[in-house]
Amino acid sequence: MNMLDGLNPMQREAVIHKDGPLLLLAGAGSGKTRVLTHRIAYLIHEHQVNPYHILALTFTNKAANEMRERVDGIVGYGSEMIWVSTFHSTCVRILRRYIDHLGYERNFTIYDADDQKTLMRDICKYLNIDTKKYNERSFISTISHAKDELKDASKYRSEVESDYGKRIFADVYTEYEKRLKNNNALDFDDLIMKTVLLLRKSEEVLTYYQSRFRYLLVDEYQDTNTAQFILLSLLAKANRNLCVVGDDDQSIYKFRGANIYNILNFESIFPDAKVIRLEQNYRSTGNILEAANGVIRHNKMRKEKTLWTAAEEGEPLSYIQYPNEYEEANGIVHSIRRKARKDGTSYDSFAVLYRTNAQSRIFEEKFIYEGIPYRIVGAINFYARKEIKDLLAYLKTIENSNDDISVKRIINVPKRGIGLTTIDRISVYSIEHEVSFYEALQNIDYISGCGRAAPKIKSFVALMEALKNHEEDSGRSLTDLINEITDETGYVRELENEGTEEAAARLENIAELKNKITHYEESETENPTLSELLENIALVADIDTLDNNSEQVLLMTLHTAKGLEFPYVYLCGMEESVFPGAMAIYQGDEAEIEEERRLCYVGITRAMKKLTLTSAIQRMKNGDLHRNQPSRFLNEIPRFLLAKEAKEAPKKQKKAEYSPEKASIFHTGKKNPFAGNPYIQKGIKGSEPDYGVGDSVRHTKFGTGTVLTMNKLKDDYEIVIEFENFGQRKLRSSFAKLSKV
DNA sequence: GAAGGCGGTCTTTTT
DNA sequence: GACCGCCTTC
Repeated sequence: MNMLDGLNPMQREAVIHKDGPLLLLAGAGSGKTRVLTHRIAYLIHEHQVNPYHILALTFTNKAANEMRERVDGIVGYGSEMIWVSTFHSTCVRILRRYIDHLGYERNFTIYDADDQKTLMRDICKYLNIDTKKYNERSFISTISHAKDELKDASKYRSEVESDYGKRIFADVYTEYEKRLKNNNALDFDDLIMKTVLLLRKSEEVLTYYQSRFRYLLVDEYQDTNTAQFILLSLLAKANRNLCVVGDDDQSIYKFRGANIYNILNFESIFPDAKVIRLEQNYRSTGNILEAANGVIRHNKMRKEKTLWTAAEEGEPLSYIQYPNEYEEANGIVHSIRRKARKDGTSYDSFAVLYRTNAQSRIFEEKFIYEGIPYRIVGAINFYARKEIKDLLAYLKTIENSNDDISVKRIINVPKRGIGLTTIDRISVYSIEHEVSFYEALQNIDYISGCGRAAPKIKSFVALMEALKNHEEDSGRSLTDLINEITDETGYVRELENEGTEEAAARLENIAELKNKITHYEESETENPTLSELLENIALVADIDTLDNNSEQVLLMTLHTAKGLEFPYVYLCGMEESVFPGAMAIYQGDEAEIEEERRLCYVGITRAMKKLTLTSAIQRMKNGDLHRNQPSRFLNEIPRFLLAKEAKEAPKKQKKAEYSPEKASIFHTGKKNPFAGNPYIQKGIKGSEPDYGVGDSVRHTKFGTGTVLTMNKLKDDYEIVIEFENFGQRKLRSSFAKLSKV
């Protein structure tokens, strides 16, 4: 097969390019994965690059797996030697091999957000910090951002020295860093930062990876943070074969440290970079694309570009305003069912996208009620469930008993009668004697005040030691180990005795965990280890477990939807202070709004055939009722995409009163009711028409016609008109701006 | 030491 | 409206 077949000229150029930096500005749906995979194949087959020298980096495992599959499909022999993986997994792989250069042990534990929080709570307690004044989250995010910028605690401290108010952050960071080190644990940000540190520290390791990775390809480049950029620079320094693919318009991870200047300034950092733009979209209809362009055009900080398509206009977009979030969910669920029933569209062709996870709950209720298969992606990760985390903490303790967070998590789970007082005393001892919490447990006889708890502690230690021995007994499997844990600890028994529905659900989850472990052991790798199992678990996101063709409607946030596409997309909650979110509006920072707008652009461009936007006039938020104006982004969608009529500026309309049962629907052929600005009109109710059946009327676009029927709705009229030049049209009187002639 | 109740707080997005 | 921490009670 010719690797250039079916590629457009721009794509072809990108595939052929061999050496030197390459920036691919690839708009949504422009076939970038296709370009990347073909490029890899071309490097191997035409440029005789050894597959062993190629590294392709993505952000999610899902993207990595997909790329892997497609690369395997076109490269054939040798494709397994190509390293395709996420930033985080790549770093873990490097660190597992060399982290001893940094004074860590190779069996380090990876802390997730939950573990971080627990650790931070401990630290605040230890440092006597009033968590009412400073919350743990602000510390965590400060530290995280520092790490994104490769600043360790001492660097951070020196930077904020002059700022007295920030000293406490430096103190917390210092302690946090120390604890992680003592626990032989790394958080997510460390994975990148420590790898950079390692490569900077050891010439030998750096040279090794530089000569291994001669061709680098990076997907979703706009999401990289400074640390990741430095990592790439280090790796690419020797050969300068760095190909990055990204779209600044889809940069939506600023809060996670993504540095948009990585892509905006790529050409000034690599002056010899070749830049190729992919602007032809192969995903969406013309209307959808035009809407997306219309919205993103309002951003000032961007590389100018316009997506275009050879596809036809397709269906117009719909905007529907509902009285509240219940009606919104109801309307969307019904619309999906109607469509599915009408022409047998599979449920996996639909996606409901929202700004915040909290919005998913009502939809979930509705989908259950209507018996429509659905899946919520993201909200609660399977591995974040309490029972799963508990069992994983056992496994983590077995793997790395220096991990105090895990040991403390399970020491009294299930209940062993070891209370907080005892735990505190042991903590104090462990800090004073600079030993791990687990070691302190082993020294329980020397800790004063623990007399009564001592036997319980001893039996816990004995239990853990027995489990550890089991693990070292190489003849036995991880499945055996997890079974032994659930049996010996009495964890399962306790749940079984509870007999509640909730306990039953937890038991089911535990069974599921066991399945996953068995599955890992039997099929994932040749040499399964506990360490690798834990690592796989730590690095999967919910989205990674998504399989296509699941016959389920997918519900997810706009963030998790990035990189996916669906024939029918419902973008809900299009209201000011929901989307764009209150935070962005309140901060009054245009950059924040621009980030939200990019998110909107991402959402719109997920749709292939039809996009439906919805909003609610009022909704419950944080426990109280809010009335929000429709989102400004709706107003940025060119009017004619929602309505075929748009000449005169709309009259200010009176605030309409709403009753729960009425939802106003703007479909094709009706005037966009919220044209004008800056805020969109809430009301859409028209006044009584001054014409009747049989009258001659004039329409601004369709010209003159005769009213055939008038159908009274709740507070509008549905009118069928026979136009002289446009035939029969069904219109709403409130939008159509008809005048009697 | 455990369990249940109360009140305050904070709400974006995630590898 | 959810969660967390704190308090009370047993």
